Amino acid sequence: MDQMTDDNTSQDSSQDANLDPAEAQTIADSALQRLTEVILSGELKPGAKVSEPELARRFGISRAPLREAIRRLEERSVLTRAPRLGARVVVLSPARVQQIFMVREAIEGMIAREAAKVITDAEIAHLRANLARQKARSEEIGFTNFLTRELDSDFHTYIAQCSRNEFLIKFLCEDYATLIGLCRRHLRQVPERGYRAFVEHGRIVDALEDRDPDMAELTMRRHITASRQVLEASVQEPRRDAARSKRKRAG
Amino acid sequence: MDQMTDDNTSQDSSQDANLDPAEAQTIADSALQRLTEVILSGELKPGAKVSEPELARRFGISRAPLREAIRRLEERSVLTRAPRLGARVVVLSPARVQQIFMVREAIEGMIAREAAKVITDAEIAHLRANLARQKARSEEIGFTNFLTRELDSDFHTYIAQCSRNEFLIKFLCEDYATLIGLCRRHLRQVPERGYRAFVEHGRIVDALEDRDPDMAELTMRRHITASRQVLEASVQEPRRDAARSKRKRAG
DNA sequence: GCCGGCATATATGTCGACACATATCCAGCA
DNA sequence: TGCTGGATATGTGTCGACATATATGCCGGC
Repeated sequence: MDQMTDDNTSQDSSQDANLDPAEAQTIADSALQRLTEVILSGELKPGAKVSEPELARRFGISRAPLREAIRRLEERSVLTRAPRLGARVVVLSPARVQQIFMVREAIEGMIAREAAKVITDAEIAHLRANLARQKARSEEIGFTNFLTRELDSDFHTYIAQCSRNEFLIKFLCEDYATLIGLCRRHLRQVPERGYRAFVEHGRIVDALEDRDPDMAELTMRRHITASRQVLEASVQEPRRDAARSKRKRAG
Repeated sequence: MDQMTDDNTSQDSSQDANLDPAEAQTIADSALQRLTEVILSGELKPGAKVSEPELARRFGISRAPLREAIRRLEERSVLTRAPRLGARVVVLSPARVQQIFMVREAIEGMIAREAAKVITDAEIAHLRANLARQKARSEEIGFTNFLTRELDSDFHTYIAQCSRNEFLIKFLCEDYATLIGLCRRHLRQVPERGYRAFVEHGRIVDALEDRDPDMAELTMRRHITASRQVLEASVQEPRRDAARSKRKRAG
């Protein structure tokens, strides 16, 4: 598992020094992936300090590439930084999550609009197949939209690709992807919304198939608004007994 | 041991070594401002290579903070990077400019919607005053919306602040600000649109004053769409002598 | 005369080190 | 006992330097 290519001359780390050379070629890119995973896995909790020496040692790299990764995540609003105080994982209050969903509504609404103009029949078929998988898996697990999340993410990401707008794609699939992932991890409630989300997805695909930009944007925005409202309702209530379990977050 | 306290931070004063300590406290932040200015001023043209040693020498700083600035602008889609080939200023084809305007339409539409919900009377008054200045200056210079650009930028930025959504604000005023500025510099046509833009601004403020989110979003989106369409029309026509000096392989 | 390979030169990616700011801790004092 | 001040320690910001990959120019071969 630890196959070291000997072009790494002075690596003294006993940890995973090679990071993940899957697609990223530079250590800084790998550090970005690793740091993202650490944050999304909940290991670095919101508000936790992102220590450069500690993470550098852990990753077996120098601080230089790690700093680049930190700066990137800071630019993506995943980390917050104060000039001499270091970086911390952003704290997503319910109000901020609502704000993020508003941004999503705006961007993904436009994505659906643009996608409706240029989407191909093959892409429609792909989305239909995704819908079928959503339905099948949902019926398996009872629509608890727990395992359907990856399919949901694929669904939204794929529609973004269909928009042919590189800036919309980059925004949803790169810039905001980590932040959205943080929202999902933060809030793992969203009760029985699986079936309704599935129905809404179907309506979005219908609008795309009709090549109806207005309807595509409308259905997408309502879909995201509905998720946001369910989220809002489920967040404002269980805050009563949150004080006792704030310590053990059950990652 | 005592490394002689090389407080030579000001080093050779031949260049502007201190950068701009106005608001930024770190050299990296100053480098970001300086680099942004260099790009927006057109000194570094689209497609031009962003050389780290050259800029570091010019700014009188090390490569480390300059790299952070470069990574930030790369994250904002102002620079494009290839792993071992360095960074270059993004090339904004007309199609890409159109795409950027679509993102603007989505984001600023949502900004207007949210602002209409929470805007105060004082902020309305501020926008009215801005409109008055737009009108006064436009009448001075004949609505050639050349000097009104800063007022236009202030107008949109101020409405973003009114939305109270920090992510929408950050997106428009920080992340995409440089890219939008690049669009403006790229395309200095936009003929007699000053008056119409002024009228559209007035309708946006009207909707905000009515606290009508739907109308606010609609007027804002139409405003940006109109700008985009004028841009599209004025781009596809001129530019006859642009592609001339490329043939050299004619054997 | 043109194309390909090799040596050189430059630039990027990465590393280690240092200066200063901030946080922490302990001692002294009201 | 609680607060303030200084000494220590840690961490960030910045710098210079090295290794390697890419680009460039020269020479030889076809």
